[in-house]
Amino acid sequence: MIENFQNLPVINRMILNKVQREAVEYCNGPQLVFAGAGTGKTRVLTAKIAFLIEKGINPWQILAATFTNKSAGEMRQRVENLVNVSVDGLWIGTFHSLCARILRRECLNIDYTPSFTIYDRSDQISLLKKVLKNLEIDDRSMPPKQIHNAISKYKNLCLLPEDLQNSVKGYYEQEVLRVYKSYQEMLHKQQAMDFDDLLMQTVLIFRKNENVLLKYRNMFKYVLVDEYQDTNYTQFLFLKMLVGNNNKIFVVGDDDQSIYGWRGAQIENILSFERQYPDTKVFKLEQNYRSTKHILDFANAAIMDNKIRASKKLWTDRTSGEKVILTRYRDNRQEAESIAKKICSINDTKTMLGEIAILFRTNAQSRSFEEAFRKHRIPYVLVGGTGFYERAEVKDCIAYLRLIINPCDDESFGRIMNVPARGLGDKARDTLIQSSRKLNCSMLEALMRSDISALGSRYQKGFSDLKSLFEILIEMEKSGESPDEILKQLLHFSGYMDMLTSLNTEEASARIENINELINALTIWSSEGQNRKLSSFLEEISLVSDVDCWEKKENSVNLMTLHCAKGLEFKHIFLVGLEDGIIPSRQNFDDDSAIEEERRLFYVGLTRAMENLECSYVDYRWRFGDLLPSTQSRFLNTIPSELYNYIDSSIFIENGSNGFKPRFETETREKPQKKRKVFNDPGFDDFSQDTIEFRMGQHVKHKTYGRGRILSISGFGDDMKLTVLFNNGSRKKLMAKFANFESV
DNA sequence: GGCGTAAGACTTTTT
DNA sequence: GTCTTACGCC
Repeated sequence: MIENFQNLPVINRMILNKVQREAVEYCNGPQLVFAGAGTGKTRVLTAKIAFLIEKGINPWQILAATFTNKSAGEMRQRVENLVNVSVDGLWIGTFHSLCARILRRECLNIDYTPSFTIYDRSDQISLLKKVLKNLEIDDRSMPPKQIHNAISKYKNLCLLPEDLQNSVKGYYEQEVLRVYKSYQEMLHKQQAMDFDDLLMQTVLIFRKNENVLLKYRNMFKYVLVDEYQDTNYTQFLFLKMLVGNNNKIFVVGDDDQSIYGWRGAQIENILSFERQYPDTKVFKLEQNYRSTKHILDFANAAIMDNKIRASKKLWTDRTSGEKVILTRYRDNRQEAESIAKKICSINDTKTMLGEIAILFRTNAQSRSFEEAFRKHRIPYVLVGGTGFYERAEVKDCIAYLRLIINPCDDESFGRIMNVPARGLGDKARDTLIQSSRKLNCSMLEALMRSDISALGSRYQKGFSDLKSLFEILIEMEKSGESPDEILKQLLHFSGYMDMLTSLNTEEASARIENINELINALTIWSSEGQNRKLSSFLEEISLVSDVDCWEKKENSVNLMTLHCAKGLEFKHIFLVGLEDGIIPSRQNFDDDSAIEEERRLFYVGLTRAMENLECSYVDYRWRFGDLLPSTQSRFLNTIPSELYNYIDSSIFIENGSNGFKPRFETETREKPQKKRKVFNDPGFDDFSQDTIEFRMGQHVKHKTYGRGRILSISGFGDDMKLTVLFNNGSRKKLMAKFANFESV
């Protein structure tokens, strides 16, 4: 029986409704699938790929663009389970990783080495600062971040400096253009590409060299795109060129969930798809399998006010479920505190913590929830924030590794030249830059080629140490040494580890921990397949997104921004901070289309919920240390009041009688007893051991600094840091795990 | 040239 | 309230 089932065609093995099935089976031309939230979009996409493979198309003849690496990996797995053949060859990934893959093979066409470096945002900003300095432009009148935005916009429209020459008007734009031009030259000189280049340069190669384009156009028998509403113009061009007249294109998307306009995405791409690809067949998935009727009615009402949208309405045959709740709180601390308490009681009954998510507009909003959860000992996972690969010590290691692969990367060289300290400061740097200009090469190359004694007697030791370090490292890489071994050796020979160990501070220990974590990651990565090269590792980590790093834990509440939540679903959603100025963001007040995007963001948040949806806003919000008044979001005004239950919790005052305790009141010891019974997950036990001892305002005694009081707590688990005000007047930041307080 | 302190900016969202 | 940058002192 089971064997028979396995032999059935994919289309019969998957549970698909009528429209889904039609969309999978249709193969006569371009297809646009409007897939509303929770309508089984991933299922259709997966089935389609499996269906194509089953029809005889080789996995390597299929290109599928997804929004995150994580969903690409999951989809690959699901397809493999369906088709019983290896799908290793399948081209599935984000636009950025797919383009990087093409570029590694084809970039000689645009005078780039295949080992080019990919610059992340912080690399880009630091390069821009350098450009501004070179051009003697004041970075206060032209903030690097702003210029970065402008350049990114141009690249998302596939516009090079020379394309703009005749069209830019004002002084500011002229200056931006000057920076763009120089920035682009610097990137090329360093054999580096930024995120946007990955897309744009691929298109430029396709334009420049028809043979290359035809190679890929002929190779890919089918092109599939997920989240099509979030593609930008350059991605549109990429697809259009790749598909040509073959018309084998299948896109899935939902205009109501287009939330990346600020990043260059054009909602017009999906709305005008039928014009771009004549004879397109449109499929509309409108049956929602995710949410209860009450949630769906609320979400439908919320999005209705948008003008720019394709007509459609989600429906469900699920039960009504519980009504949506809208709660008003006094301030964001009370909001977090109350939600923490609610979560404790939800957890008592049936819902696991992992099925709960707190969604907010800005990263900064996570803080009050982290504090409340810590206080109530609720384990949580924060998605996003400062990522592992953005930490200074990790970036230092990455800079060394990048240089081994790409010696032209002056950005990375500048970062590590004097880390650890080798007595090579600004003067030494200038000397080396001059030498590199003379030799017309990069800084590292200049160092390797120069006679050290010519670089100034004062820096002789520093330069020669650095030179021999790289001689060793480059030799190791050439001889095929494993990436993790190279990293270990570089940490040893450079003296980086010694630098940290000799510091002997709590912070240094934490940094060593992070570096060990990086070594682990690299070791695991190397062992996962054959011929795993350092360069591939570097590429992978520069293209990971926040959600890629997120692992759903069964017993941890999820905290994330609305943008991160796209594509995910949770039983219980708390959508918080629904205030004018937050959702919609104050910075979008004067732009109607941006307001519509904010409303879509709101809609994305609402439609993540499967069973329970609780929205909330506050009367006062703490910003920059001040308590500022807030009002409810304009998006709530047009939703009929019968669609939700309104609860006003703002009247509660923080005192014992209402259940809201003052923040600094000394806690009694009875609490953990009760909670432990609820949270018996081993993951939580780890968590509670680390946090149980510390509270804000707690009095502590340190063996060197004496008595003091904890001012604030940040991070948790092994990363927890305590800011302590000691009675001798000094203020110290300590790693909780090393603080080693004595009993008071 | 390195290290510490103080003033300033900062919070929209991210591949 | 926190992180980054600039400047001044050793």
